[in-house]
Amino acid sequence: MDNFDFSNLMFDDDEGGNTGLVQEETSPPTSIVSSETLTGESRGSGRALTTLSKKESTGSKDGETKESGHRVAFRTRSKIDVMDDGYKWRKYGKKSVKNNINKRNYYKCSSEGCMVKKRVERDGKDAAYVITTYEGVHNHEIPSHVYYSDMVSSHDHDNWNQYSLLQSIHISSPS
DNA sequence: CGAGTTTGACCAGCGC
DNA sequence: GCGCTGGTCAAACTCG
Repeated sequence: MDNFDFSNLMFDDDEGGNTGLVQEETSPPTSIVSSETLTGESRGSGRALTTLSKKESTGSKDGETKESGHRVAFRTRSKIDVMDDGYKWRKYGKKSVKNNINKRNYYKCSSEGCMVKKRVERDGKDAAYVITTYEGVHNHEIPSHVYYSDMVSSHDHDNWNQYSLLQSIHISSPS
């Protein structure tokens, strides 16, 4: 189907490479606490992943973090906007953001009680790239796990890369 | 008919 | 204090 390329990561604090993208994606790194960094296995080329534990500012209590405290962002090269990661997402908003001619889409996990959110937007500088940001941790199994496994086996390995990455995100959750 | 999408409005945070 | 921007809500709409 489509080729995915996890070529760039978001939130790399002082990596000189792709900083421009990071800046426009979210608030400056200073407001974000980088909790852990994990890298993918040997699959995929140069794939790395950074997860973040961000202190939610909604509540005035500073030590308290909401259940959706983890945020993961990455950039993929894909022809499609929304990657099927096995979860069911329900779109709840669309906005045009600054420094990006493309719209940003907002999704929520449609599973009951799961507050995970996802933002999807095209890279304003290179529309071939899709920036996906996951916020929160799933508290349930992947609804379409069987289907997805079947899909992976019947398509090329790029999709498996995607699946593997999402698994990494899932594993990285503190539960 | 129910689930999901679209889209404008509303609200809160932040910088000036 | 005001305006800008990002994020969310909710009613209307579409599709299976």
